[in-house]
Amino acid sequence: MGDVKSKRVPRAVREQQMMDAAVLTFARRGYRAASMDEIAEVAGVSKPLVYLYLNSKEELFSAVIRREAAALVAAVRAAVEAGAPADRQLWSGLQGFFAHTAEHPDGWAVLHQQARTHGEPFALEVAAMRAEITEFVIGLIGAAAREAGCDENLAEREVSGLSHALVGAAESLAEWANARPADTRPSAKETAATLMNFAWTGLGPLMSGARWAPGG
Amino acid sequence: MGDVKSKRVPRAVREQQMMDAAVLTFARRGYRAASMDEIAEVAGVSKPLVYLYLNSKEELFSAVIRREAAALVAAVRAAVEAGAPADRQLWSGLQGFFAHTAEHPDGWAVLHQQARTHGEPFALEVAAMRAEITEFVIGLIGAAAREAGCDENLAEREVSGLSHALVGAAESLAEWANARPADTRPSAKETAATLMNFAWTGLGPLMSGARWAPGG
Amino acid sequence: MGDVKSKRVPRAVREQQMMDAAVLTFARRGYRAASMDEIAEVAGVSKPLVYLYLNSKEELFSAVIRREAAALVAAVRAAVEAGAPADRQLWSGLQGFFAHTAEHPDGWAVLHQQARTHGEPFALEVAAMRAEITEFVIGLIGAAAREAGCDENLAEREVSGLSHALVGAAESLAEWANARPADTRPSAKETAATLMNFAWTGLGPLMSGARWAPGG
Amino acid sequence: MGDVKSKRVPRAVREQQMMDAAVLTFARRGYRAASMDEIAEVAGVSKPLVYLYLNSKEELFSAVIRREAAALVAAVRAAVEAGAPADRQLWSGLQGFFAHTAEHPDGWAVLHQQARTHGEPFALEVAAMRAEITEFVIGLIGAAAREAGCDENLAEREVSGLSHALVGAAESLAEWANARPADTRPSAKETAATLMNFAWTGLGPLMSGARWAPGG
DNA sequence: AATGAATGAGAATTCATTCAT
DNA sequence: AATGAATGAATTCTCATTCAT
Repeated sequence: MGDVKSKRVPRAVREQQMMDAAVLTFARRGYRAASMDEIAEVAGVSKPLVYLYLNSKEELFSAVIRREAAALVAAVRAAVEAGAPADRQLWSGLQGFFAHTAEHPDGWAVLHQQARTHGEPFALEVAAMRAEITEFVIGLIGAAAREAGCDENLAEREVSGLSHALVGAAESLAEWANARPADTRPSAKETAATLMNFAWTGLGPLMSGARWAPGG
Repeated sequence: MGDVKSKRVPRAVREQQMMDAAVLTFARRGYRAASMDEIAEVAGVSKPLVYLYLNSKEELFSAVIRREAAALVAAVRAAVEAGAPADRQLWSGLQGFFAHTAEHPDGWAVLHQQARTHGEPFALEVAAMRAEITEFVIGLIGAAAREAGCDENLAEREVSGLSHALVGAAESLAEWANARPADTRPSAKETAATLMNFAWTGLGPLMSGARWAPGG
Repeated sequence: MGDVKSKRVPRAVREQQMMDAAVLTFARRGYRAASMDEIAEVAGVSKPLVYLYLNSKEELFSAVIRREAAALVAAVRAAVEAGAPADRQLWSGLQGFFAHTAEHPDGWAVLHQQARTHGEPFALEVAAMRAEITEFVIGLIGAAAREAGCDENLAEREVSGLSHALVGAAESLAEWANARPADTRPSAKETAATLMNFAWTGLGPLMSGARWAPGG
Repeated sequence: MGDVKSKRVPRAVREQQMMDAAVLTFARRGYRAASMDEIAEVAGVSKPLVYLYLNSKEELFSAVIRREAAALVAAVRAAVEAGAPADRQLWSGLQGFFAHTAEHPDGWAVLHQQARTHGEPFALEVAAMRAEITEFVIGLIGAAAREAGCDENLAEREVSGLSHALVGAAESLAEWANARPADTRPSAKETAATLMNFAWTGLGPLMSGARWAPGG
């Protein structure tokens, strides 16, 4: 990777190479432990060039986060079957999510583990992405409730909480799935199904006004 | 906190003070960015004393993780109503979980955000704690299924996936709740209820053999 | 020495400057007491540059030992009159030895005093050099014995012991000579003669089978 | 060693225990690398007690050097057969020297390797001891020359050089002998004989005015 | 478009040494 | 006679960053 001596590469290409190297290195070592030296070496260029193009470690990290977040959002968007019923949309979107995170584990690790743990500037970029996805889920749940003609049964804050729980569960499942050995790793479809069963099955009763209660 | 000049303190006490300072600092800055200098200063002692008692940054971090993990597990255990029906046990345990993470946000941040992102030795300690809790949840779901007389409908791997999703959702909710401004922050009881509604409501149908399926 | 501000020097040159500074400093202070700070300052560069080129204090010390040992061995080799009779070869080699140690007292101090006292890795490098020289002396004594047609009178182990004694005497004399004030310091030729008188004169009788015996 | 809990030991005894520990530790680690912590632990006492009795690391090292040097000189003195002929005196003294250094390798290592390499204050103590022994040898050679009635053939400076060479050879042999595996290690008597053969055999001709000469 | 040479600032860790009892 | 508690001052090593070409 980057071992082939290819000098005089156009800037746009070099930048992507550097960001590839950065994703790999940040995922492997963590933000602080990743050194610009290693990133430059993995990218197959000299350190000053990294600075020339990406200015600083912080900006490089930001650029990486933005690129990876955009790619993830795009993958989810592309996967969603527009016009389908709400549950079907969620299901297809989840498949896209699990497929993308499985194919880009380093990018996912940077977003999920590194970006959120290293200070406001980065956490905010991820929060923005998360908000975008959460909004989408909230919209779907609302639509489903309207489809079922019972949206008055779900308070807005409740929906927000549920969506966060669902996104959290999805992230946790993605991590769990990626962490397994390849031979027992569930496919994106299977993981999505697990989550749909967990999440959607309960939504029907909820929308009908049913609530769990201590009832001891 | 620790501002009062108190010299010649017995070792056991000093060690706890140092670990308090470490939790605070690791949560604020992250593992790598937290300096032993700052930890010592926050603890109100000199750096050599920190090394004398806790040996190294790595061991200090490990000790902190172990202490916080043990405290969290103990809090959950203490909250669970032993002997109650499965749903009730889960509900009380979740309350304990959300209450503890709300009261010890720094400890929770160290466990949830720092420990898992900084290499095997630490991640394993957290994984052990997580496994303990997940086992507990798995047991509860199994018990519930047996109580309902329909445990044959839930495959073992499915239960494992569900439990992971549930634990992940809980962690995500804890983070979400802690991150809100104090005035709109839900109580532990409310957060637990949100999750119970989300998770438990769907379990009934699941145990009866119902599954969500694409064909909507 | 190195006081002239000369920036942007090629790596190979800088490395030699650093090693010069290291020889000086290790000789002055001893291995442990010499600080990388001081070495860098003496070399006229910043500390990071020393680490960039020489990696660590240990490697720097090793590099210094290897360089100085090689220089000493080369000086002795160059001084030996190849093809001459054994005593003549020893005499010329000793002159080379005393001349080199007198001209490079710091290098000699590092080899003789520091390298042997600071752990296996370094001691072994010096031991290798010593072995090389000792082998050479053993060869010469053997040759002399054969020239005199009486090599059966010198057991192999005895030769080994004698050679060690001779090398030790030479090392001790070098130190002794270097330690004197410049005006009373004997020349390399004189020191070599002293040792030849001491060592070689007795070898004749020894080779003829004569041995000193207690009985006076 | 020092493992037996024996509290309330009289000062004089404790001091010797500490110095024993110090000899061991200085020999093992070298002066700088030996820590007062380790010395105290080996001695089986607390650090403040070491300071109370021996004041500082430097003073402790000095005390150790003095004690070991005195012991060595005493051993040599005790071994010399007073009143015997010069060669016999040298022979018996050498036996004492090799026997003592073999029985006290740590003490010898501290004197020979550590004390001379760590700055003036310590080197001077050893130099004093060395001078004492060298003086003794010079006296013996002078006596032998007078016995043979030919002391005018040996210039004073030549004698000094010879004596240094001899002492150096002895030190080198002691180190060489101690470094061998126990089963091939020569006895003090054998080592002394090797050196006598090397050194004394040549002295006869020297005293008679014979000199080695290049004679190519 | 690209790099070899160089550094200021800080990080973890260790050590000789003292204080209060 | 003896020690648990504590620290000021180094020391080794790393890293993000820049300069000159």
